[in-house]
Amino acid sequence: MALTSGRRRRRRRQMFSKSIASTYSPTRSRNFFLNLLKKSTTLPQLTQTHAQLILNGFRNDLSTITKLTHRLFDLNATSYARDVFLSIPNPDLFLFNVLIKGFSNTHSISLYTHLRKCTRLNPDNFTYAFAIASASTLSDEKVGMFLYEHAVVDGYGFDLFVGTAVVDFYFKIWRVELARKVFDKMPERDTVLWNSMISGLVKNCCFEDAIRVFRDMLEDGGIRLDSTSVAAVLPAFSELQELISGMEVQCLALKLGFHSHVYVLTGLISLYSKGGEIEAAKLLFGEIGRPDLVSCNAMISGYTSNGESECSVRLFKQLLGSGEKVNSSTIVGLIPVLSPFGYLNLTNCIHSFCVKYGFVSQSSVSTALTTAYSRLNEIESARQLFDESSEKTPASWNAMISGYTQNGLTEAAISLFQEMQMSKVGPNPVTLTSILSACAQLGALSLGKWVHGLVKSKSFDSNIYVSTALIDMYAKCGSIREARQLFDLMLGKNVVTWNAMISGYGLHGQGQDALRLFSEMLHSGVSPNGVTFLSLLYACSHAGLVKEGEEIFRSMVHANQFKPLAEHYACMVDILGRAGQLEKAFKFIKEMPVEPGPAEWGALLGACMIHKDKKLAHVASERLFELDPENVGYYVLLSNLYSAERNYPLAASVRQNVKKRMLAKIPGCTLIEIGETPHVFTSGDRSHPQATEIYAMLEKLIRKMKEAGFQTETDTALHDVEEEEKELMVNVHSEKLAIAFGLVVTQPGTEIRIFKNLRVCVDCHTATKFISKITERVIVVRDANRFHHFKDGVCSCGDYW
DNA sequence: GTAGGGTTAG
Repeated sequence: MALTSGRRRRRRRQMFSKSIASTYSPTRSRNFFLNLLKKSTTLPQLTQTHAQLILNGFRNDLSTITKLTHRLFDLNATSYARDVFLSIPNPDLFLFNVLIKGFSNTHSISLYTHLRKCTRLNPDNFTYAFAIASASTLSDEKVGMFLYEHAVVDGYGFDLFVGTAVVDFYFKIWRVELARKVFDKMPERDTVLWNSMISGLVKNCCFEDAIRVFRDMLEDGGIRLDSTSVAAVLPAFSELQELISGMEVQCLALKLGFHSHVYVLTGLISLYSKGGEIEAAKLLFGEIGRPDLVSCNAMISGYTSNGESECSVRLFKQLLGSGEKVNSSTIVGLIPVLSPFGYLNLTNCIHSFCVKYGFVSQSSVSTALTTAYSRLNEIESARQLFDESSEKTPASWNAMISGYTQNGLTEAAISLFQEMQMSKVGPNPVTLTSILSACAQLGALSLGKWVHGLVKSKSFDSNIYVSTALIDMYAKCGSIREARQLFDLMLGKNVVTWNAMISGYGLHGQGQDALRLFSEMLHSGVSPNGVTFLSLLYACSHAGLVKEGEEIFRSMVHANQFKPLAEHYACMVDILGRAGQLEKAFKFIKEMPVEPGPAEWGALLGACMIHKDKKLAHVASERLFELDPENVGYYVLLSNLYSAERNYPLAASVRQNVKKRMLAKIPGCTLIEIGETPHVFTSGDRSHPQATEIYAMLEKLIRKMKEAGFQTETDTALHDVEEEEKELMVNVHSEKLAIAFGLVVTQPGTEIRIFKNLRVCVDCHTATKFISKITERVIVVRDANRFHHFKDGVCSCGDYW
């Protein structure tokens, strides 16, 4: 579907005629073959023509051979083209250019080097433009930069072809500012250059800028817009959900006379379907006489994103039936249909289809399939595809890395990231976003900081995904102030950015800060979404802000017309329940307009645990066993509740039940980073090389704590062991071991940070308060739910977690 | 022109 604009075609003609006129005088028979080549549309035809021109003595005729090579590249017969080239004794610059353009990969770069080192030819603007374009497809930063330098030295720095290629290149390697600089410095700008600027900005998510450049282009009287310009800017409008402005552009396209151009219609289909106007998209699709592959792809993805998965699958099958080839976009557009509905069979089908027709060898297709599999939690299948893909692009690496982070396999993500760095492929903003998310999940502050340094050195800070992920990473790794500093410095914040900061405050128990930030958000004109409200409710729950939570819930429903989801109800139950208003929470559940699910009952059960309400706990757990029999957590809670009442037989029977169902409790463990080395402890762990010192330190601490009035809390800790023995077991919980270790190996006064995979238990919480006072240390604990900052015998959570 | 790989909540 390589339809090119008129401008490009004219340029190409210009290129051809110049060369032919300067080198040869045209003869009749040469023209005959040139014509024949033009008419040869299939590979067998082309092979035949090739044989004929050899028989007629044109074997080494440069203009015919060049045309032949050009056509071979058109038909994707690259190795054939290479063989033809190698058979020519003295290729000229023009033939070199055709090859450099045709390959558009590492071969192009080798050819360029060969041209400079082994021939007496001098590269021209076309050579540079094509070679730089190859560096773009390779995303090879170094090669592109040196090619550009060479072009500048040779006086082609301000050439339109070269300039456009460079702008494209910088956008491809995510250097928005450099692209802008080149664009601004160009003495002359044509439509193609403007269009590159617009589409590059769109690809780099600078949607406002893209629209601004489009408007500048409109105002520049000397420049003609074409359908590509309109098509390029439309995605910016759909991303910003500016349906109306997008429609204005449609009117403009109408006025300019290319409203029915298939490019524009395709862009509009995308605009409308992203705006939820699927019916309008369908109408436009109908207006295209014979839809091509790209417009079908747009429609497929339109159906997909509007939940019309059957239509999408139908159109896909039609496309296959019509004998039209599909490409990676087609598959990619289908992926969202495949995953949430668990279409594993269809995914496998499409996979074997791609294998059958050789599509899997295309890295974009295998990347798309990798994503599909990892969204279906089929991480092994994803990995297999990744391992089998011969050419690994940055996107293939990213698909696999993000597959791991999204499935919670953070260690695998990080180790693959390290592998990626050993390969030639460098990390880009997408990679770093995923890795930052892994750091956040893992609490790996030192790696996170290192990534931050990398982000700064590569000037990726302007990327909104990256900076949002950085904020989230700092918040989740305990550095809430650092997170806020970055947040304040950020220019274009979106909902996700605000949400990340708000939930960061929630995590640290700073409910009031979360609420203050929310009103700032409303002021800034960014509309809240479901996640915003959830983060706010969550912040209220962890700060004990009952009234505020109820207020947020009300405003969500009334002022913001937002329909609460199960999560919102559950959070509300949590707020009421934690605050001890159990009856009110129960009433809230019973009065819900939708059927309460495991989330709501689970929240109620958790609250019953805190406030030791046995009766209500039974009601909640009975419902939970019905709704979610596989979940171990509820059994553990219930068993702990019985233990707390010293009803050991019942507690044991619940645990028996768990065993019968082969459900296992996740073992608790605690991580502490010393320098850049992580140390992990489990309960009663003696495997650490410094175990003796650790246990000695712990013993000393417990003695001092007891002198200060500490009493071991064994209530919900274990089951029916003797009091004394219980105390011993609680004393060696993994968090206590990690803290003791931290005290052994760090200087007095150093802050201690630990990470626990489960929620911290009451006894450890109290103990940590004592330890912070006795040792005069700040101790930061991240548990499964939130942060606790211990200082001077007090915890920031206000004993509320 | 379509579509990729990415951030927030649970």
